Amino acid sequence: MVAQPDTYDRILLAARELIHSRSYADVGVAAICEQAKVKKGSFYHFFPSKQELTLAVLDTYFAEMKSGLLDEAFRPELTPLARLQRLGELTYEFQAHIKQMTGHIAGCPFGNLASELATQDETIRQKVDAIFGKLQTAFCATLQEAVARGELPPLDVASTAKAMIAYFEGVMLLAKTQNDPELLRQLLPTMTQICIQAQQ
Amino acid sequence: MVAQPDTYDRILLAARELIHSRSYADVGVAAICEQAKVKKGSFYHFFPSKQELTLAVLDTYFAEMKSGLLDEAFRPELTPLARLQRLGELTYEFQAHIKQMTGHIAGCPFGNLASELATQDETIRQKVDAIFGKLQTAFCATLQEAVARGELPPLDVASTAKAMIAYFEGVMLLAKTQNDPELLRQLLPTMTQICIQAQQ
DNA sequence: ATTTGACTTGACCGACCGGTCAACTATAAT
DNA sequence: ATTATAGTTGACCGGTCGGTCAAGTCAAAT
Repeated sequence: MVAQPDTYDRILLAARELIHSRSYADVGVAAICEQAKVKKGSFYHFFPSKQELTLAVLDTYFAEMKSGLLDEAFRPELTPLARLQRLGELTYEFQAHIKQMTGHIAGCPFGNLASELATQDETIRQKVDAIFGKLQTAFCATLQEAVARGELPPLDVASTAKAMIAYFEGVMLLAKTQNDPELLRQLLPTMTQICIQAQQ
Repeated sequence: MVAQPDTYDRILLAARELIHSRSYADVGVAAICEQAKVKKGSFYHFFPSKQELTLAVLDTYFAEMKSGLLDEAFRPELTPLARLQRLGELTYEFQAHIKQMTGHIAGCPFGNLASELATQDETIRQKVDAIFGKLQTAFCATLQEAVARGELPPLDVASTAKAMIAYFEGVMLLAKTQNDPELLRQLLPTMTQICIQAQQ
């Protein structure tokens, strides 16, 4: 049998798609193997457990989202606030595309896993927490620049970044609950209006 | 054997606590029965399925939250904006209490279920959607009053209510991800700052 | 030509899942 | 006293879960 060099990647991709569109608990190792066209024994050759696979999915999914979505939205020729608006538009397009394919809005893959597993799996909770931390760092830099350019008044950049991410996640959850991507178009632009004033 | 008149309620309460603090998939019927001190056969005498039980949990949990949290926060002697602030404080106290008992922030029981099941169980998705709709109605009334009193400028009350609920849900999710109730204290007060202007 | 080691295969494991069922008990109506 | 009914009990079902393993198949190194 030819050793398929991309077995590892096929498993990772199948797991990402299935877990994102369904849930961690609803997607079994057998289903992932089936979609990846891999036998269960091969799966456990590459990943010691379903949990370790999920951690790898989180890492690679965020890495690709960062180099895809985030770097595309946060292009330096856009003004800082325009970057945040662009992020909202790309998010709408992404979720609308998923709905077109699957019939359902999948929501944020990181928020979904945090919501499902944060109280049960401390390792995964910390991983998602770290991902939100990186996102906050990116938001912070953009907000800092917006303040420096006078696009925004002086504000508590770190807290405002947290608040914007919270709002973003909440809008995603509501859109998923209503299964309506238009909610993203309606609500995401308001994200840039949120700000928390600097202390004195 | 004495027919215990509260068997139904014990099942409902056990399911509420377990599902809220863990997840739908992680809590089996057996675990619910054990906590409720009920045998599985009795369980299925009262509920035809785990799904139907969950729908009942959603209904009763929201009903009690409305008569507890919501009516307590939305007392008419408070100004409209003060009511929203009070809701944030009560939410903090509730989640901090849960963390003290279980070691983990549980997040919003409705948002959790939506996140986990919206793409898999259309009935539950619609139920949570309806609950968010009722919440929106309550927010709308309060915002309407705030505008009438001049506490807020004229705004798109329905959209603003949606945005506030989204923000609220997002903050809950972030607090769960960080397992830190203080995030609620830090971010929830900003909820009342969100507003979406009325069209022209 | 042989050995090595990464990779694959399919059968298998015990545990648990949601759900069923016949038998049983207790209460209340007749 | 008999019957009807609501509730309880524990054994049981097929299916699926995450995970294991011995055996086999290659390509590359020796």
